[in-house]
Amino acid sequence: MITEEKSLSSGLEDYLEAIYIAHMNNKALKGAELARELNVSRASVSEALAKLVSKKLINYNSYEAISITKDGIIQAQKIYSKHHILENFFEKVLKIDKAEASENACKIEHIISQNIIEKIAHFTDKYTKTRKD
Amino acid sequence: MITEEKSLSSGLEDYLEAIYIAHMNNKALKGAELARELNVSRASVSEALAKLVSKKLINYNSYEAISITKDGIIQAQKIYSKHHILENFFEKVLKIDKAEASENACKIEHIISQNIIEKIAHFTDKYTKTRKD
DNA sequence: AATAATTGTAAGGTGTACCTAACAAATTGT
DNA sequence: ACAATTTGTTAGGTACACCTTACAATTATT
Repeated sequence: MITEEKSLSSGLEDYLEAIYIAHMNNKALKGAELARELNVSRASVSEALAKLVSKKLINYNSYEAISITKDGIIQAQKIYSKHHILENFFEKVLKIDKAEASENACKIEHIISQNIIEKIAHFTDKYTKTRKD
Repeated sequence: MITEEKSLSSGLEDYLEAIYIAHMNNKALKGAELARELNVSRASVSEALAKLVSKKLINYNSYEAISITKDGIIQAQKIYSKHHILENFFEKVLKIDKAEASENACKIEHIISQNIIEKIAHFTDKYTKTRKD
């Protein structure tokens, strides 16, 4: 096997995404804080982090800040970019308010195909360049 | 309580949608056939049908064709219309092939908000009327 | 009608993702 | 430094949505 394909559940993708965002913001993130952000128990975070560690997407030792690996960043970027593209399309093209756009993007980002996402990105791009409203 | 709010899981929505489609096509549908269509076991169908019956969305007696109730039709139409709107948008606006459009619509239909769906429907409508390609 | 094929259900099991409660370990405040 | 707070893990549970196996009931075939 050349590349280990590690497809994540929606749930694990959410954890990874939050870790990635903290990483991008240079914000030290501990499990308890992650639990608060995602509205789950510390126990659930504990389990989820163990899975992400076993998939080598994060590094983590109790009581330290969670860190994301290179592989983790690659995975997270895919998800996060989908999120952005969807949110953008909802806001800019469909004129949906930020809250609803984000909320829907959060769910759809986990299941939409790469191909469609690329088309949406392209479409939004063209659309916002054509129109000024 | 005036209206019983019955929000279904993605899975139950899939069962109901398949039953609705059979109903629309005047096709008698039995559990075993539904299992084949949805690629699940007869046992899983049996459980799912029991849940839909308890929610009064279908009527069902062993060895008979499954029938959908008025409430079931209302629920199913909402899902099915979301499916159509998404599929249409993917095909007509984004030029995605039917298979991928349908596949993605099948997943997204369960989680996207009514508001966004309406905007997409309106957008696709305007878009296909403006352009001839 | 008897046999074969189909359809359905029940029981028991898996995996996932949550939870609470209790406890342990580390960090922080005074 | 030591008490209080925060953080983390473990154990045991729930709920869901699947599954297989085995058996029961119905329907179709000959």
